[in-house]
Amino acid sequence: MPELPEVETVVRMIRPKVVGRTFTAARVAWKRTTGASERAFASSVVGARVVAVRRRAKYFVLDLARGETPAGALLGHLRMTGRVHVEHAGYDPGPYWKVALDLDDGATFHFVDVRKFGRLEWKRDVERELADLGPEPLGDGFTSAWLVRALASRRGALKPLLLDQTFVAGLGNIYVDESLHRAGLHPLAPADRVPRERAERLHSAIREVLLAAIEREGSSFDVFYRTPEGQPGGFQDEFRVYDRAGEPCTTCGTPITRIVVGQRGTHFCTSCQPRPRRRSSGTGKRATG
DNA sequence: AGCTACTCCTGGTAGC
DNA sequence: TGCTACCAGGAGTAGC
Repeated sequence: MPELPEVETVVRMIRPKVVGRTFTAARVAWKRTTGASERAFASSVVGARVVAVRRRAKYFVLDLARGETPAGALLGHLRMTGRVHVEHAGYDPGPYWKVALDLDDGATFHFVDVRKFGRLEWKRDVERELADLGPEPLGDGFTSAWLVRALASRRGALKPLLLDQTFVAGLGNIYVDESLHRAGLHPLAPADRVPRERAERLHSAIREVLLAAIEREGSSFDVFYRTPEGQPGGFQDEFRVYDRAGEPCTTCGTPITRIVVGQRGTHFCTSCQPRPRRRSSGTGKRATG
């Protein structure tokens, strides 16, 4: 699933091909992708120039202008199976293309998506759309001290919390599982029961996993994620738990366990990530009923 | 408010 | 071989 490292890879690869270019035509094959008819979508973007390409969480943003006047932005999300590439005129994007945007240098920006969950929408005020997102895990706001405090204020299980984009923005199923393993934390551990030292380890683990995955241009373990250059990522070779149920833990050899947490396949090592004891009720006394 | 369950989609796969 | 049933899952939303 495209998460932060995959979207970062997409942004870096398409940036030099689209910044400075002006859209000359737009075609929409699936209306839900754009959230607007082809006519409405085209009227928002045709004639606009791309002034920047950037990432926020798992979103990619193409900031637009008409002349020197800001003209909103294209806000994209790959969800599960979305892909983006910029190709020469006449390139066949295959049967699953959803949006095509012609550029003034003859190339075409394609948004391709087998399962149709992805989005590429024009927004007049893109910052408002992104306002509810939590801190960027590779940004200055995501400090060890912040994570220690943030975890202490939440009683829910770690895994669903780390997947919550309003808590921290950009992590998905793969990188949460990998981060929790590197930090030695059970996915069902209550957030407020994580000791400070473990929370600090989790902070480092998240950053290390994301940086390593960006270095490898993301993870490709099925037919879906490919970089805009058409290549698979390489981080799947460094998975320690994700998609490795039954295989030995790289740390201790214990077979990796798979459970379902919040409707998500969840992979962990029962030895390296022991489940904490149940929360006691009241103020430390044993529950009496 | 915080958490869980459901929904959107369809290619791939398991089972018969 | 061909059919059916089920699985994967990010994020928005409904509901408790």
